Amino acid sequence: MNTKSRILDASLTLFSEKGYHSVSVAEIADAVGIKAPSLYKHYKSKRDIFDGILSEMQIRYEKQTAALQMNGSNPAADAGIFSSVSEDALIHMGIGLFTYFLHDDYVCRFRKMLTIEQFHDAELAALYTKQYTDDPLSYQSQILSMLSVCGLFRDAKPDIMALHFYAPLYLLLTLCDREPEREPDALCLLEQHIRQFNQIYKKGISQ
Amino acid sequence: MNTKSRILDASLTLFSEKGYHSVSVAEIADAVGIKAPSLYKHYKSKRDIFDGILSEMQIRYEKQTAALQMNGSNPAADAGIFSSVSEDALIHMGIGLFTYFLHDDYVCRFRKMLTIEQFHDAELAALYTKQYTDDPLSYQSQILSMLSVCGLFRDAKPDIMALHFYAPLYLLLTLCDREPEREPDALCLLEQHIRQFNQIYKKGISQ
DNA sequence: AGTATAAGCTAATAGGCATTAGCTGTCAAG
DNA sequence: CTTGACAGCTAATGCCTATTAGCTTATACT
Repeated sequence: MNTKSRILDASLTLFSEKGYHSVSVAEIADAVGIKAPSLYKHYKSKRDIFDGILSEMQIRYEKQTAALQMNGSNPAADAGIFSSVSEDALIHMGIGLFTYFLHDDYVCRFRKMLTIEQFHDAELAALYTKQYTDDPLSYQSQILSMLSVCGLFRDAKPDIMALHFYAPLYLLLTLCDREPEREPDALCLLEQHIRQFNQIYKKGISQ
Repeated sequence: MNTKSRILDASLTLFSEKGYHSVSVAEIADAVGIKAPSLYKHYKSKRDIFDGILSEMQIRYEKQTAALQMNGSNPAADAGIFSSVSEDALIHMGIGLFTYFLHDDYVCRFRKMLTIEQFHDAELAALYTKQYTDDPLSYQSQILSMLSVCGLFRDAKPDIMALHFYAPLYLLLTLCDREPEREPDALCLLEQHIRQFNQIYKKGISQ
């Protein structure tokens, strides 16, 4: 990996642990293994590094959501998967989303950084909301609405169902960001949550 | 209000907007209407101000939870309230908790500050988890378990029910911290969420 | 009345910060 | 072989920062 992206990588790590203002350029340079002034051969300012992270991560996000069609258009394919497999597939999807969010090196550090910086300006706030609230909710909402149209799931308001499905996942995610040692607990709770969610909303199963 | 607590108040506001490191003592002094060196007549360092906020807010929190018995022992009284009134009472409790968390001047600023500072050290992380995850969940869990023992609610795992009840509230809370203009949306979603929650878990009602 | 304490001020200090200037070596293209 | 771009370095600059020293004023106690 070249120096320019090593700088980005090191900065992301540091920013996600301490926040932009608490990290000095000397610290970043140290992590990369060069001296502070050398950073300016690659970025014109500290802020420029931050912006570099932002745009790099947005590109990654676009790619990822395009691949999962998570941004909007049609998650029909995903719904198709579930039309046969039911509960296990739902659990698989939840756990998969969770562990991806939690363990992907970039996604995880970037989320922490956004968490720390979200109140600094409206743009960062909007970005956080999009990536960790609105997009996941609308994605889940579309899938669940599809499943209820198919007659597999009860006919409830899809956005509320999505909230019921995603909010616990979100809460447990922020918990694990803060206290990674509680991940096993969180995974266990997540699985129970999805199981119960399925039991509640699935059609044709008595309870 | 005396100077010492005005300093605490101003600092809390600034820390909750920009984070500890991005705020200078001069800025704090300015907000209070004094000069920076005068701060040191009241606190021995900038860190001391931060610690002051921490202990002050922890005292407030203890008081509040003691009043609501939200910390542990017995939320029997609260459960008693619901034994007659059902859905509206549940909505009232949810909206009440939500608007308290969102609008109480101190609670709100302190939560934002903790959000920003949570990754700086384990103590702050633990405090956040306690106040915004573990305590609310165990409180809700106790109430809901009581309601299901009473036969009013379905006999499901109380901690999962609590997660289903509280997680959406938490997600919407963090959303409104970030984008206060979306509060009306959030309140509407919250009410629908609780209504559906009630419909799902309430016993003796067909669906 | 007199004195001590508290709470403000200005001026100063010392360290840290991001950034710039200007030098050196490396390596590929002409 | 030379030249020029690149990527590193050291040293320096100037600003910003937390904190201290030491002065002044007012209030409260004896």
